[in-house]
Amino acid sequence: MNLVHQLQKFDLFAGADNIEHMLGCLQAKSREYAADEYIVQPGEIPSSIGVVVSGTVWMVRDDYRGVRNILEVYREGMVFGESAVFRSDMSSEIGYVAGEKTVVVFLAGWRISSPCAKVCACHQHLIENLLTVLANKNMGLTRKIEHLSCRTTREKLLSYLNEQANLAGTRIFTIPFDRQELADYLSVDRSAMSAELSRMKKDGLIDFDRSTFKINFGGKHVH
Amino acid sequence: MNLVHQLQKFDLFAGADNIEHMLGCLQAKSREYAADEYIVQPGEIPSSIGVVVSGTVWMVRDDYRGVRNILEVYREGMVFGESAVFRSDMSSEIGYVAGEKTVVVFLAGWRISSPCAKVCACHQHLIENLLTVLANKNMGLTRKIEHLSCRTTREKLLSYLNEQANLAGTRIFTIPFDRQELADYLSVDRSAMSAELSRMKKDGLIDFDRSTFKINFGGKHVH
DNA sequence: TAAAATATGTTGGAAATCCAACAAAAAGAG
DNA sequence: CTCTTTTTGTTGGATTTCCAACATATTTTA
Repeated sequence: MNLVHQLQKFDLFAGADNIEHMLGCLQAKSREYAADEYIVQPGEIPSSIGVVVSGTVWMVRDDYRGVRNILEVYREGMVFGESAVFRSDMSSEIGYVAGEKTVVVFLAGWRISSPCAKVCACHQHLIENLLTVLANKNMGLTRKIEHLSCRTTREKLLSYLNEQANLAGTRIFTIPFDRQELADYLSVDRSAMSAELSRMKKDGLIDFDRSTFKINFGGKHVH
Repeated sequence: MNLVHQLQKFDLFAGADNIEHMLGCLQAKSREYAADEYIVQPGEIPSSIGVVVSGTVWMVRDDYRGVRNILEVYREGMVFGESAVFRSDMSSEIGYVAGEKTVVVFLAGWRISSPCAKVCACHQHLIENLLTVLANKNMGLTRKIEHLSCRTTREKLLSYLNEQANLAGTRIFTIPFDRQELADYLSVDRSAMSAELSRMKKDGLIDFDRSTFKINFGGKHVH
């Protein structure tokens, strides 16, 4: 099974020696989604956590006016929906959408019900790994808050592009969004953002072609 | 020791039968901070995780202009700084500040170094609890992103106040911020926010006196 | 209590964003 | 290739935010 091969690469299964057995234990079910297809409908409370095997998953909240906000982006190896499993009071109409053709594995039996229950060792291992995954996710959310807390569109863009450059390790990189999606992610108007990008190019701050960018400003820290 | 008594109430130590022993194991060190005192300086990478015993801790990022952004708020029982322990590439100049007189316990030895090392059972327990704490924290960050992704100051305020009302369980509640701090939290200008609050009061949406608010709008979901 | 310091509210002009409508460029379909 | 659809860029006016300056109210200090 190719799935096992893919899962081995992920932090969540780091050090796991028998993934096939684990998948049985965890009642794993995988499914493929088309681009823009809902994985979890808004308001629906997932009963299992999802692992992105391939593709992209967006956590979205669609406004009452239909304005979409992309709250977070999950890529290969990332976990989503685990918060809702703990507590069911998700504040508002949050859903999960496939950003492109995407494969997801759902793990239902991962939570250890009683402290003294005898569970296979893999559970313990999984929980430790999940800790790492959650901490990383936390950092991603914090970074997004940093972007959104910038006051102007230009600052938001600089903050985001700097992050992407750091992730890529180069000053030339491709972002996983088209213009509309980037605007949804940064919570700004698309056309205004396009205009701002043009101005930034004119000012020599950045260069871009479609979704490929080149930044000409500072290294690690940009405010 | 009174500290043990306080820690027992926290999710992080749920089910722990010998907290004193754990504290030794974890090389726990507690310290008290005055209001506005730095707990972790901006850019400094904490080597241990912090647990808020009493008071309030803010994760802040101070702008190059001196504009403060309160990225997140941690209260009794919450954990902070754990992300940095996993990865050291904190993107920018983030610091932790005591919002009031605050007591923090630092846990250094909580991470299990090698998978097969024999560690006391409390470690396993702690890790499971930490998972719950992290998932909750995650949800808090997501909610803050929801507030920030609102386009207007009014919507930001409605989103925040609605959250606070839900947390309090009533439509009359006191928020843990003064005006400047609330503005820093929502990433808007203080005076403009004050003006907007006045308009909202005039429109009959809310009522307030200092930090005590009463909301007159919908229950669970507000956009 | 009086004075000082801090917090909150108000206002108007400058700057930035939003919004709608349209132009230009690129990608896809037949 | 041409036509259609989608994506990206541009522009101008309405709206909103920012910012600075000041008025009022509350709290703190002497």
